[in-house]
Formats: sequence, structure tokens, C-alpha cells
Amino acid sequence: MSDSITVDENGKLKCSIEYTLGKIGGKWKPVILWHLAYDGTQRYNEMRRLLPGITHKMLSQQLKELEVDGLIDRKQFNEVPPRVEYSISEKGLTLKPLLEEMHRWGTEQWGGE
Amino acid sequence: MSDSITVDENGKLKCSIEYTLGKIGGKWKPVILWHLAYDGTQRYNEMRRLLPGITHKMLSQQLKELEVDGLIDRKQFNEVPPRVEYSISEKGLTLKPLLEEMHRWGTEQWGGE
DNA sequence: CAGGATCCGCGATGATACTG
DNA sequence: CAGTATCATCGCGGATCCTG
Repeated sequence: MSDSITVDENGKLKCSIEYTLGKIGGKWKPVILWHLAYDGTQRYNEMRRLLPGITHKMLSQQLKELEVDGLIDRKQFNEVPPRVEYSISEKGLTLKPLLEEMHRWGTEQWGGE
Repeated sequence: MSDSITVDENGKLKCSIEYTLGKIGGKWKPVILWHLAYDGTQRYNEMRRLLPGITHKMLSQQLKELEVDGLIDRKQFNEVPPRVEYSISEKGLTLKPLLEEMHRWGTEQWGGE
């Protein structure tokens, strides 16, 4: 059973795995989604604490992309001081099995080498 | 339920999801593993055909890393011309649920936006 | 055929300063 | 507090040539 391959608007070949990688690939997104899915709603600075090593720029950039892709929700309160809460979206919840598999495999293999 | 966080030898924080990303993260590895897992054993040049757009360097590099990590097997035949066959390993097979989830999610979401 | 070695550009990422 | 803007850097990945 091979994957179905198609061609995108730029002539680049894509398969559904590449599509998934495009949405949640990279160093931070799976971890961000994991925290929001299993630790629940978080404020911006709380996210920073959950992701040691991430920079301001990366965090806001990744959050923005995830929001644009509809995988997380952003709720802004117009208070002083400002407050913004991030949470997993309905669509983001469909990633739970994938995130769980990533977590399970990592936990299982860790140290087994 | 939060992920357990530990510290690696360099002082960098890692969780099991980051561990997984370290092993199969990146642009090519999941797709390579997918083909070997579902299309079966492939020769080097067959892999190239299955991965349109990948360069020589990237393919051999990724294959080498996957082999070192024990996720794929490399079988070399000392013939002329040379022949090398790559296949998914026992350990690599444990990634099947993860690969299937990546494939399933990508297929499901594709076009749904 | 199956790769290794080398050079190099650019996008991803980081550091820092600034703002509503 | 929750970002944005700007500049610097670093290494991923591509192009090319070479080899057993």
C-alpha cells in the first residue's frame, strides 16, 4: 500500500504525510499542542515556562501559525495588564491520537538503546 | 497530565515528544519510513524515485541516520553493479501506528480547509 | 549503482530592543 | 503582560564533482 501522491500549485509533490508535517512539523509545534491538549488552557507566559529554551519570537510565531491553521484558539481579554489565553481547538483535538503516539513511542524507546 | 521533563547531557531540556522528533523529525524521515513500511524493501535508486525532490545527499544522509538509530536495515550485496537494499527494521515497525496516524490525519484534513 | 566529499546560499532560529 | 521589529547567525539542505 503506497501513499497517494499529488502535485501542489508550485509543482512540488506532496503526500498526506508531508501535509501533516507541514502543519505540525518542526521543533516546537507538537510540544505546544501537547501541553495545550493535556495541560489545558495556558496564558502566553505560562507557555514560555512550559517550553524551556523557546524564544519570544519562536513562541509567538508558532502560536500564530497554529492559530491561523485553526489548531488552537486564542482568546484575548482587554484588561490591564493584558491577558491572552491559548487553548486547543476542536480541530486541534483531532491530533490527540497522533500526539499520544509520539509521546508513547518516545517514552517506550527512551533508554532502550 | 503533563509530560515528564528531564535534562540531557548538554543541559538541554527534553521530553519524550522531543525525543521522538529527534529520531524521526525533519522533512524526509517519516516519508522514507512510510515507504519502507508499506511498500517493502527498496533499493537506493528506487527510494529516489519514491521521493521526488530529494537530493543525493539528503537521501543517503537520512538513510544513514535511520540505520544508525536502528529503524531501518541495510543489506549490501557485493555484486557488480553494486546493490543495496533498505527495509524497515523490527524497531522501525514500532513506528507503524505513528506513521499511520500521520497519514490518516493528513488525508482527513486535506482539503478540509 | 550507490554512495562520499566539498562548497555555499538562504531560510530557520536566536538575541536584543521596543511597544500597546 | 503579551507581544512586534530588527539584526545577527548558524546549520540544513541543495548543487556539483568524485569514487569503489
